[in-house]
Amino acid sequence: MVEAVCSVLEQHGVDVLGRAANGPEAVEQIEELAPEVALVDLRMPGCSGIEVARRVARVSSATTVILYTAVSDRALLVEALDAGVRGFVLKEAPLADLFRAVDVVAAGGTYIDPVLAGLLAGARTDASSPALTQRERDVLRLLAEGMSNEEVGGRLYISAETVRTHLRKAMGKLRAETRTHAVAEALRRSLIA
Amino acid sequence: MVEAVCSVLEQHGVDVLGRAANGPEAVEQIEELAPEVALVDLRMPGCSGIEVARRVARVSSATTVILYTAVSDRALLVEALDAGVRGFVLKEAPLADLFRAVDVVAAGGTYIDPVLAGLLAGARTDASSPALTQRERDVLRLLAEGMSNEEVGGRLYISAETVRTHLRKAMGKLRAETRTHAVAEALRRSLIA
DNA sequence: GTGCCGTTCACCCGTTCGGGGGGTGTGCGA
DNA sequence: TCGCACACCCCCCGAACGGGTGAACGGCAC
Repeated sequence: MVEAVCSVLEQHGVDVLGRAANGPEAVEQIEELAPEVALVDLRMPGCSGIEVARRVARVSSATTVILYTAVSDRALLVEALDAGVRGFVLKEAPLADLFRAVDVVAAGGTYIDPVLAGLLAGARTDASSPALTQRERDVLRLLAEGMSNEEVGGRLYISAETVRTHLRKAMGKLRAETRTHAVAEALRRSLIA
Repeated sequence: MVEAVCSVLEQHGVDVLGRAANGPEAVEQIEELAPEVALVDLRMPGCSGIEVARRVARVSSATTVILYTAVSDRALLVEALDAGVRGFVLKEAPLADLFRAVDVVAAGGTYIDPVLAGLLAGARTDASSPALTQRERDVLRLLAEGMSNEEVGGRLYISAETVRTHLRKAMGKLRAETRTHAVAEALRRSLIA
């Protein structure tokens, strides 16, 4: 499997510097060879691809990690983005996508597989989270910045009383006891940033 | 400016179906022409590129939006991702990146400019997060669950006054104006879950 | 055109919070 | 042994919060 991918990549003009059978070995080789791009599997013996990415970020800033995996999970994707992964290719995707990803990442960009990209946006349609109105989100966002009702009202050109109304509605929807609870829930559910 | 980009794109084998001078006009044309990819400026008369993306997502699911902009702001990037934008290219980037983005997006992928990609990961990896004590984190975590000082104290077997002491220290470290701000910051920096 | 929803504003009341003091004791490293 | 950070406790006071209730307006759907 590994051999196959390497040979195909080399046929496409990519220099394959090294290959590893497990996580720690991968980190070791990446540190030693300092490649531009590292193709990493999500599931591998020793430690996960995300863990590899995290260590690579600390050790070799010249190297960018691409996850080449069969798994498509939004939480993992977000975690990997945080870990510094800049490419996501599904194993079921056409090989052309893999080459494209390597090109893009080598040039410093970020490539996300179409299917995973759909997940990123699709999460917004998550039915488990109640829909907040634009105004409610505005209020929560500004409260999260440390503003009082009065200050939020000033920013949104509405009265502090109206701010309280929006907040109370949001608290009801989020089943929150306090404003702090509401903001925390909104953040956890990515309803505000 | 618009003309220049169009002509360069056409020289590269991209069919340019239409062009628009402002937001509403862009939405109109996109709806009518149903292109695979729409190159949209973030700042334009009428409405922002993100607003265009949102409307396009509702109107023409066949079309994918690329933001071609001079602005690089993490919050905007996240908002745009939610709006369904699948490409981010900075105007200062080499033209090759624009072509790459168009290719990737046309194939269903997501392209994010190197600089912006750095923002995505960089925001979380900031070492500027102050270290909170165990107690301070306990207090913030329970406040995030909607508890009052009194309730937090009950849970932690300390008085409400002590809860306030820990909270005040945490607020100072996080430079937060309110308890809500402190909890929001702690969540964003992953100091609590 | 009747109803629902989002948005806007206002009043009340009791509770809680934020900011400022003060203090005790423990443990850890200089 | 002397700080220093941490955890813990207490006071005050003005401001803000939460909870309840009521009302008005525009837009959009049926």
